[in-house]
Amino acid sequence: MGIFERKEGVTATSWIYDTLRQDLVNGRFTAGEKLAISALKQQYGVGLSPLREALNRLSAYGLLIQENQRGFRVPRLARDELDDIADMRCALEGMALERAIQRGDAEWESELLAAAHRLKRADEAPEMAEAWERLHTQFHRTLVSPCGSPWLLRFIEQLHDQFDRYRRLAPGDPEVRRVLDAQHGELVDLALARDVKAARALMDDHIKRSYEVALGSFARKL
Amino acid sequence: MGIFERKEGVTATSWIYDTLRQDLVNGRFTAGEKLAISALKQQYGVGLSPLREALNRLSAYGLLIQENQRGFRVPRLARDELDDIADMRCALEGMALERAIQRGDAEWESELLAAAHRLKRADEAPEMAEAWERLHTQFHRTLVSPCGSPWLLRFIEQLHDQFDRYRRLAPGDPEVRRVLDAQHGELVDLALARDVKAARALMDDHIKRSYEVALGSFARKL
DNA sequence: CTAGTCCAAATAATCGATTTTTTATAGAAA
DNA sequence: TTTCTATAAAAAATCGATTATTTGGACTAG
Repeated sequence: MGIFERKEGVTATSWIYDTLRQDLVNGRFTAGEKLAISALKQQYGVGLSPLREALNRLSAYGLLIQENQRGFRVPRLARDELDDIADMRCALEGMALERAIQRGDAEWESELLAAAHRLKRADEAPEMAEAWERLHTQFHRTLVSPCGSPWLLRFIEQLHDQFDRYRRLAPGDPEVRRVLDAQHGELVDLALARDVKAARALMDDHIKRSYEVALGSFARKL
Repeated sequence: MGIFERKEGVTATSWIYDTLRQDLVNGRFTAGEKLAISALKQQYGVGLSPLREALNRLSAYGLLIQENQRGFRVPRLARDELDDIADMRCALEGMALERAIQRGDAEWESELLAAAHRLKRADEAPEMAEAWERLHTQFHRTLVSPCGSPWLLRFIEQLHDQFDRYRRLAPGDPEVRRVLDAQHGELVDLALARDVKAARALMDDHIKRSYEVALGSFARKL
């Protein structure tokens, strides 16, 4: 008998955690909204205990705010916070990229090229926005992955999720988008050329342009 | 009638979360140990639901590891990870200190002096190790508090907890300890003098010396 | 012996119901 | 009108019990 692929241990808690995390990052909840737990229970078809465990994890992660005796809320969007997040992304991703370029091996180069290629394909297919988001996240993750610091990678991931709460709400300008897409390719070139200095500068610029886009998420409210 | 101080909303979950966080940082559990949930339930006298919610928060925070269907474990201590944590502390606390010095106002100066004074008092009273830890944490928190970035402060706090898992296990050398204590005062002097460069250098040295101490937590095992 | 299989005990995860606290509303007093 | 109090409805937190999964032998075949 062959070895059967064991159905990986997906508990109700881990499933609802992943699902809610996605939905929060994608802005399916209104910022500032208070979560109606029993409604969520119905909508997602999970029990109360797994749901509450997931909500507790999400608030420790920073995608929810918990107030004792009064449940869970979706954090508000604030310009100050977006500034902070973008600023931290520059600092931490810059640091990580620098280390990744110094330490990344040949296998990394291959993965990076692959990730960039997949992303580029998705750039040109505007109908699969969902998939693009996944590939975009994966590209940035790959870029910094060999930096050597698990904690740095953890923080960066957290910041990405926070940043995307803003960016994915914002209306996209095709012209800006074209520039951002092109920068992904340039980042690969500089990484492969091991040009730390230029790569950091470009990453900085990339984040700052994305930040300008993300700022648009406030447009409708002002 | 006067306004009565409302007993703050301490839920069973928030209480057991705080308590376990303390106990984990203080090394009351063996690294690598698997947590026996029903035993914890007895020991701490809390129900299963609040306990599990707290454990979920703690694993999202990084003080526990959760594996689906097989509960919660205390993370192992590894030299590589201590290196990473110390390294990140240098990078992030250095950055935060620099910003704090540039932005801290007169009120900050006062709080910093106060925090340093309280800590110094505790330095000389070796019987209150418990209190010293609290004041030490508070001192470092105060030092970087006006850096302007909530996310940076959040990451630093997380790293402190991780670092302390190692440091508080390590045997203390009175001579090294004397130097570290003195550095707290020097950090205040440099901060008040707004000497960014020197303060960063000293913070770096302070963390590196603490790292050397923390390394001692492996001594008994090698 | 060494794997491999089966089962029972232990443990993790989940459910349904109960208790506690907050929130909203209506009436009373200032 | 405004502020306070009482209370009912809603929601959050917690409990006790049930279900599902893993773990650790004991047994069996190779």
